[in-house]
Amino acid sequence: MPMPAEWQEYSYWNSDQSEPLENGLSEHLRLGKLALMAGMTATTARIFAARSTIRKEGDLETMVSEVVSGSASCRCTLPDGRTMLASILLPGDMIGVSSLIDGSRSGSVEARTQMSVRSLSHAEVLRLAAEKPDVALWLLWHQTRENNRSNEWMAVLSHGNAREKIAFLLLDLYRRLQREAHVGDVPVRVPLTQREIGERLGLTLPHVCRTVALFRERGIVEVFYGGIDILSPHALMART
Amino acid sequence: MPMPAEWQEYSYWNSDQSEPLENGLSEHLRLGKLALMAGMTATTARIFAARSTIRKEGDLETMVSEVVSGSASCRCTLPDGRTMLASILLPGDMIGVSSLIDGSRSGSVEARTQMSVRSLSHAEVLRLAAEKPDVALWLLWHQTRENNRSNEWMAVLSHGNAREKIAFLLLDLYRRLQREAHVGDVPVRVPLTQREIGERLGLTLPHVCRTVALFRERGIVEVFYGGIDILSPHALMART
DNA sequence: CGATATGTTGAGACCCGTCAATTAGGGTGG
DNA sequence: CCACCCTAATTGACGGGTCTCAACATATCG
Repeated sequence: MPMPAEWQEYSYWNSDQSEPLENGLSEHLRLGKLALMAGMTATTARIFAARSTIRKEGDLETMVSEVVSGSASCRCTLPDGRTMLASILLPGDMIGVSSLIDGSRSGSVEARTQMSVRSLSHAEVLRLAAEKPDVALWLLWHQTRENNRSNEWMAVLSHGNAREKIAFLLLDLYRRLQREAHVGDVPVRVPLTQREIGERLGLTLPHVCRTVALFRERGIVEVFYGGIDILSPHALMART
Repeated sequence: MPMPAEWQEYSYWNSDQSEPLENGLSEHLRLGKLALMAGMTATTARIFAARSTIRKEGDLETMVSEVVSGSASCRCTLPDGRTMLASILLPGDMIGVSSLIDGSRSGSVEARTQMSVRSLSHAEVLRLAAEKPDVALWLLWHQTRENNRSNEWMAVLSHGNAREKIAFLLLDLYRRLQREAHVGDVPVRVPLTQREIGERLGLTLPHVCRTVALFRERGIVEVFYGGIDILSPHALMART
């Protein structure tokens, strides 16, 4: 993958933090995830239509779910009434792990496309975790990984400019989408509206458009109606 | 606490998310924390001098620690070489929980004042967690709470201006400091340099100074050499 | 007292937000 | 198939928030 030497990469940001664990935990984590997934596949999957509401903001969550297919957006309203896009949920992502343990009420979850979701009630998950320590361990690992991702996001959101923020978001989606369906490597189509990108990053739509236009002029991305094609993820990783 | 009615509060941001758990988990959490703390008090506390390094960036953490007294700063270097202030550690805060479970290497930890720290090795914590499910549960709860705090931070960092960011940071420190020593309620002295505030929030020192000056002119805070006194936390919570 | 760190202030530039108008894509009903 | 509408994307002019560079004042420490 030839790259000009003067390009510095965002090695810290968007790093895949899954180092091999030398302490023998990985086998326990594998078993824990397996047990949790087994409990979920035992129940019938729920199907949500596009643009339907999966969870209303402020409602108490009673289930832990895994996204099987489709994508959803998690939003929460800010104190001044604006609404921000908290996260994009893709296949493999979990919903409701935080509320399982601390009863917190997070934002709303809305299906962006038709979705299939496997769930398990909080009570059932807690029973599983008490019965099999590996399940509790996997939940702990999951929350820890979320934490590490949050820390990277905070670094970008606090110290990055619009180019860096948008590049980080696109790379994040790029990696997560590629993990699922790694058929054609490039381009990967990120199904995000420029308005959504702005809502996620705290940027206005016109400025998102202008910044994306810079990437487009350099041949790094291609813009279409309702999404962005990533042509050169390596160029996105490079600064300047 | 009389307040002009037109003031809106940051009810979402900086909210204390510890809702009472109705599912009987709180007793397990209490026991889990107790067991972990018992293991820590059994070991002798470590003392660090002010400005000494507790953990170097990139080093592998081998212990889980709790801050007993003093304060520390956790920094990490950004891809462009700048260094950001990731968090301020106060008495009661934990160090090294994330690395326990995923082997991640986070930033450096440096004592800001003389510090006293109680620790337990990763191996010992894992043994405790395997033996007593309540300990694993408490760790899970701890990481979940960290996650919720991170999400609030991301909302402020992405969608807030300098006034909101600084107010949020000061309120965060105010609440955490008050929890420890709630002798004189006001003023609470936040021992943060304006340079540090900027490093934490991604703002430059001159702009931090100008923004803090606004708060000072309104009688909300008082600035002194090396820190800020918070005179009116309620005014900090109010928007505008 | 000197040295260093911190806080303060000003001028100018740049990044980004605001408001507005325009173009284009995609769905829906006739 | 076409007319229509709604959403998404684009672009320009302007203003404000923040950064940059700089100088200076002040506090603390040795």
